[in-house]
Amino acid sequence: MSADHSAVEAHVVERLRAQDQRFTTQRRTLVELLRGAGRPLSMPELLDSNPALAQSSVYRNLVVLEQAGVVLRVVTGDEFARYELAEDLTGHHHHHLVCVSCGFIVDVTVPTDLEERIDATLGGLAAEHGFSVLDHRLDLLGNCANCREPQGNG
Amino acid sequence: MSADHSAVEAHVVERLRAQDQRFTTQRRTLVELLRGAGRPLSMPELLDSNPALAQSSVYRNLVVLEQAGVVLRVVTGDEFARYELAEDLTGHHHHHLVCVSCGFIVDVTVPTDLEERIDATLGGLAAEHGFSVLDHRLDLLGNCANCREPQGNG
DNA sequence: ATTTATGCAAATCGTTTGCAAACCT
DNA sequence: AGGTTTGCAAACGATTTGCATAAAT
Repeated sequence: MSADHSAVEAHVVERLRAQDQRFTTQRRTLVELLRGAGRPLSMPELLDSNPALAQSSVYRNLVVLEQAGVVLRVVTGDEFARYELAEDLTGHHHHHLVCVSCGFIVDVTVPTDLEERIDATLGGLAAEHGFSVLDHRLDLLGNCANCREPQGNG
Repeated sequence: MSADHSAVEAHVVERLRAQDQRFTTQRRTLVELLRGAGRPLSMPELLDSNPALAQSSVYRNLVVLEQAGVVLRVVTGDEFARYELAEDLTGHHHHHLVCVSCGFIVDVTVPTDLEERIDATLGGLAAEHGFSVLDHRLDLLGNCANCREPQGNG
């Protein structure tokens, strides 16, 4: 199903090369962490996963990876941004269930025909407003199992 | 069509009251600016619209308005957040065309049956993952007419 | 009068950047 | 060697907060 280790890395190397960027040890580490997680990870999550990582270098490398089209930055309104592998690398177009309390994100997929309808509908609206389309984003906002307290917030 | 001045304000007063908050002059100004704009506005846009507004007070009042359910904060990944009136105040469920270059946002609506399918589909997925649903978010990412350069980036 | 909102300036905190040492080719 | 990446510490900038004044009830 999901693209395996070497298939992903081959594409990563290619995209970095296209930008005259190297596939360094730390960049490989980041790609592996993101591939293994299967959901968007925040900076603290990345740093905790590997204490050898220096924060500033991680930020810098995520910018490089994002510009190369390897990584997508996901902003939810939560305190920090989250990062995931680009969809066309994982071959896995998906959407997000976003927890508005803690920022936790789960990846989900929706039926192809729904995707197509969304694309068609938004594509038409975009044209009307002079927008050129790059992508769509469909998220569900709610509370994850952990944050689903009986009611009021503590 | 869109809720008029006094209809909106009546609800705003009500919601602020419910939180033991006053409908002060500045809060009224903010609500009017957002209602008039018909699209999410950023902090600089709000401050420019009315030079009498002090930045810190605007931030504070937007928090109050957000907690009262009057205003929704929209985060796009752009440098600053944007704010709009809550949908149930304007009676106007909508989605966004987001310009990834400059952060500009246009409100759009999609057909009801598509909304319903999205809700049903995401609702099912949410249940599988233990999420409780609050809302969905459907955005189109692209470039607005202004940012649509012939091609490559500078 | 008393409580709440406002505005200025300082603090906060995720993120970015300068620079010298470590790394790769 | 020559250029790039790394890590530390300092800088940055949107947002938040402390505190004294102004406004509202």
